[in-house]
Order: sequence, then C-alpha cells, then structure tokens
Amino acid sequence: MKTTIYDIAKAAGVSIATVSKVINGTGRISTETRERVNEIMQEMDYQPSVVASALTGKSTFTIGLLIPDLANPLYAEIARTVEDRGRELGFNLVMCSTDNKPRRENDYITFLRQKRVDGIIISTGISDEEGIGNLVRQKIPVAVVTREMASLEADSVKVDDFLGGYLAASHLTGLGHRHIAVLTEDLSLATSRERVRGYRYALNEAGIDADKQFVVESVSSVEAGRKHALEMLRSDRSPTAVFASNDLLAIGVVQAAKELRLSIPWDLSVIGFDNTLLAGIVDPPLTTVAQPIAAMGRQVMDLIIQEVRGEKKTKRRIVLKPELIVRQSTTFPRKV
Amino acid sequence: MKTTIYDIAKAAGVSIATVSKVINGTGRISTETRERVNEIMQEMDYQPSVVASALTGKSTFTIGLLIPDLANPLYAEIARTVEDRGRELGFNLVMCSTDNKPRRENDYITFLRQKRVDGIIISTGISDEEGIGNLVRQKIPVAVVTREMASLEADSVKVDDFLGGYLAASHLTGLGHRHIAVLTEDLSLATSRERVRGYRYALNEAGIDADKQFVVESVSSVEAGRKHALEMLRSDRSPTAVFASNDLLAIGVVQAAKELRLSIPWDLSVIGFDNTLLAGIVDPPLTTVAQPIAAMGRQVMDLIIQEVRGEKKTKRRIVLKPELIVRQSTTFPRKV
DNA sequence: ATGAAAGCGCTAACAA
DNA sequence: TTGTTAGCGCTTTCAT
Repeated sequence: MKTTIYDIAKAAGVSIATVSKVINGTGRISTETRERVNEIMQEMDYQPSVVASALTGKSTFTIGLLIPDLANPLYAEIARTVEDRGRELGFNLVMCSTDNKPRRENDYITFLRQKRVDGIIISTGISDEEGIGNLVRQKIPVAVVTREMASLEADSVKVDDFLGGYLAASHLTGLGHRHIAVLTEDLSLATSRERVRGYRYALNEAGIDADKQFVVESVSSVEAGRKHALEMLRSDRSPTAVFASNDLLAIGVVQAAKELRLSIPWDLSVIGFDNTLLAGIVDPPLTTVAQPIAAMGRQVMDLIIQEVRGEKKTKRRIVLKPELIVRQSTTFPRKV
Repeated sequence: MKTTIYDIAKAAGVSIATVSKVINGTGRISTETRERVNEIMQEMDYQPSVVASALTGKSTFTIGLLIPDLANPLYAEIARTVEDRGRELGFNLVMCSTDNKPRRENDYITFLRQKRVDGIIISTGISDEEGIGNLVRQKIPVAVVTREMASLEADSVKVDDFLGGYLAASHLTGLGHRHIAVLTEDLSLATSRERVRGYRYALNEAGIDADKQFVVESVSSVEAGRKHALEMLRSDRSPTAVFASNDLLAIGVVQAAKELRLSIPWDLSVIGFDNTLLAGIVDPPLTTVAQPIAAMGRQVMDLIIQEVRGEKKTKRRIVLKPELIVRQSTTFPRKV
C-alpha cells in the first residue's frame, strides 16, 4: 500500500492532524516534532496526496491549456512558457490540442471540469463561447491568450493585431510596394480580421485601393499556404509582395515562389506573423511581425493564478505591442 | 456550491449508490431510473468528480509526460501524438519540460506522484535512473520513449538508433564521401552513442578510418550546431559531409555553411536525424533519418495504459525502424 | 502544542 | 432493483 498520513503519524507517534500541520506549515508545532515528522516523511518517501487534499476543498494545482495544435511551433512555444511559469508557481499543465474542432474542445472541457482543474487557459480559435460561458458561470477561472472572447468576462492577453497588420503592410508600402496580397487564416477569427484591418489601414494611408488586392483565406499550414500562393502568383495580377497572417503560411508562400523560380525578396517580398522558430530558419530568413510569446505565456499564467487564489476581483485585458522583425524576405519591388 | 452526487440523488429521488451506478454503468439499474438520472445530471450540468473517485482507489486518468523541451519540434510532435492517443483512451497529459535538468526532472516527478497520476512517460535524456527506479519500485507504471533505460524495468519504444546512424553514414559513403564529420548531441545519451556507433560501422564498412574524422559533441540547438560547424568547416581538414545527430544541429550546419558561402549540397553534404517539420522547411530541404514519431507516440501510450489497466504483466521493448529520407542536402562530393 | 472527529464526493460491499 | 454504510487520505474546527 502507498504510505499515508496515518503511517507517518504512527511512526512519529503523533496524530494525523499534527502531520497535516507540518506538511502545510499551519498551526503551531514545536520545532522538535516538526523535525521528527519531516525526517520520517523523508525516510518513508512519503508523498502527500493532492487528490485527497483537493477533496477537502483545496486546489488541484492543475491548469488546463487549450490550444489548436501542439505541433504548431507558435503554440508549442506558448505552451512552453505557460508551463514554465506554472512550474514556478507550483502548478501543472494539462495539454489539450483541439485542432479547432468544437467537438474536441467540448470533450476536453468536460474532462477538465471532472478533474476539477483550478483554471483553464484558452488559446484555441473558434470556440463556442457558449460552452466557455458555462465555465465562467461555474466560477471556473478562465483566461484567454492570443485571442479575445468578445462576449466573455475573462482575463485576456494578446498582441495588438491591428497594429501588427499595420506594421507589416506599412513596411511593405514603405518599401514601395503597391500590389500587396494577403494570405490569412480563417477570417472568422477576430485575430485574423484585425490583422487584415491593420493591413487595409496601411494601404489606405499609402493611397492604395485595398479592395483591389488579393485577400485569400486559408487553413493554417505550410502546405495550404503553398497551394494558395501558387494560384496567386500564377495569376496575371500577381502581387509584388504578400503579407501572410502567420509564419506557417508565409513559409508556404516562400516555397511556392521557389517552385515558380521567383527569387525572394527580389521577385517577391514576403512577410509573416508570429516570429516563431521557423522564421529564422527558412531561406531567406523571414521578415515577420513578432508576438511577444514569452511575455504572453507568463502573463496569462500569472493572471489565472491570481484568479485561482482569489487575489483579484476584476478581469484584466492585457494588450501587448507587436514588433516588426526585418530579415531578408522583403525589399523594394523590382518592377514598378 | 458545485453540484454533487447527493444533489442528483435527491433530485431524482434515489440514493447516491444508484446514481453512482448509472454514472459507471455498474450494477443493475432499471432503464427507467437510469434515464431519469441521466436526464437530471444533464439538466443540472453535473460533472462527477474524478478527484473523489480517484480517492476511492480508481484511476486519475492522467499521465505525466517528461520531455526535454516542448519548444523543440521533435518533442512537440511526440507530445502531440501521445496526447492524441491518450484522448482516445480517456487519459489526459500533464506536460513536463525538464530541459534535461535533473533537478527539474525530480521536481516534476514529485509533483506527479503527489497528483497520483496513473503513469509516467519519459522521453528526457539524462535521467538519474535512481529517481525513476523509485517510481518503478512504487509500482507506478513507467514507459520510456525515444530512449532506453538500461537498468530499468520499464516499457520502451524507440527507433533503432544504430541502424539510423548506419543509414545516414552509408548514404554518405555510398555517395563517395570519405571525409565525414559527425556533430552529435551529448554522448552521455545512449541514443547518441548508438547513432555514432552506426556511423562508425558504416565508415568501417567503406574502408574509412572513423578515428580520423571529426566527432564533435554539442548542445542540441541550431545555434550551438552553427558554432561548432563553423569551426569544423574552417579547419584545414574540413569534411565534405556532416552527419548531425538531429535536425536542429543539421540546420545549424546548413546555416554555418551558408555563412561561409559554401553551397549545399555541392560544397558540403548535410544529413540530419528525426525528420521533424523543420527538415522540409530549410533550404535546401534536408536529407534526414526519419523517426516514426506518430507510431512511437501512439505505442508508448498504448503500452502504459495497458500497464495502468493491469492488462500486462511483462515489460515490452519495442524497437522501430528508422527510414532514410533523401531530400536535397546531400550529393556526391565535388572534390575527391 | 497536540489530538479527536466531522466532512469532502465518490465507490463498493452488503443488505434489503 | 435499490439503499445503507464504511472507507479513501486529508483538512480543519474545536477541545484539551
């Protein structure tokens, strides 16, 4: 049998209450007994059961993280920083990759509720805000990262997507481009819409008619990006630059360009979004709009833990600034 | 208050035992009451507490996954497939990135034990087999993936690293290379040693003196790989090909070569290991030895769940075959 | 400074 | 078919 608090109590010749107190550092215990008990726990390799403890109303010290896909570097990096901050604070992470499938998202949420996780961090795109609203109603702390849940009272941490789109597009217009396509993730995501809105704003500012540009919606993957880019680039009104709403898509564009023997950046400028590991690795290195991933991860975890600890009554909405990272995939247009 | 089994029982006018039975599908219950109870649980949005249930001796339906770093695509991909299989089987994953730091590994293990996870899957490198031996002694199911724990009685799933190293090196010797360096991860990892051993075997077979080649040990990152490659390539006995023991390092080599204006594959052939997402994205696309990541992830999860369910008494050791993926980073040596 | 005992939400005999 | 009840390992008054 696993050793329990009873075993320790017996071995130490004290009551379980006393053991409990030394474990939690509560109540008043003589240094003497404290030391003895600690020693014995050590010797017997005793691990207090957080499941029993949770049953009495304490935390489970577990947070659920809902993301679209762990295999996508952006989310892997977010998960990593969230996890790190959690560890520092004594919380573990249970990973939930939903592939943006509402069905899967709901299954995971049910799971997490049954496990009585202390809180849930959401980074998935399409969420039926219905199901999540339930969480909030049940007083389960919810925090959103990378997105925003319009109708929801929840903490959120995200980048200023509008500004990001603006930064990307105005970098391009500044370089002299007038024919700038955009390849974006699902426009049902507020995030994507904002980035496109920023793009339009920049084009407007430069006196370019945004309505005459390609705006192509795509599933978020290198392969899908490549396919769509191929079409775009083969068209007779092929752009001189493309703004992809994330690095995966941008890489797809790069690959398509290579296939068509277009040299980047000379024949085509490409700019991405996110600044994941990938951006530095493609050839040429990708100019992209960086999300402050580490800061975002750390901050959501901080927010939700405050919530869990009841240290906070009001919901907070944190918006961080994106940063343009200029590498080698953009330059002025060759042909005017 | 959260609704409990008592609330349901009262609302349905039955005992909690009955409710418990319909939840678990145990015992004999009339269809009538079953339906009524189910309906009420539905209405009240009741979620049975797995923490209470776990306290009575049932599973927590949680598995811990120890990996070096979630931000490394190899491990992210492994985690993803493990997670997927877990979901299918009704288990959640708690993520533990150790950065191969024994301290952190131990902290996580303590955490996981306190949470009474049903099992632990290990994919971290340097493990003090001591701490893990403890787990096994406590009858906590342990499975190892990607590695092997020599002294340990645990399930394991890995690729044949020796064969992988051999495949890589003989591809190179077959191309005519006679001067083949290897850039490897920490040789204290059995995995790395095996890959190098396979490499040596292939060189031997080709009549090349392996002892005269560069064998450089490196931390596993693009940057570290780049640095070491730079040194190698600047030396007067610069190789015509390098075998990197993982894709990250291989990419570092590619970057170094570019810096030195060496064209790949013409001036230098590079071969990696793992076949992560990255391999297809670098330029040129990387020839590499593929690990069957999805299969490995699925199989460890299957093994450990069998263990958890007590369906298996003997430990299993599964060794999968690696596969050489030839892309464009290797060719015959220009200068003989 | 320490202990007795009730209770957390559920499961599993055992009774009825 | 359904209900009673004794735990599961721990926390937390409330006494002592």
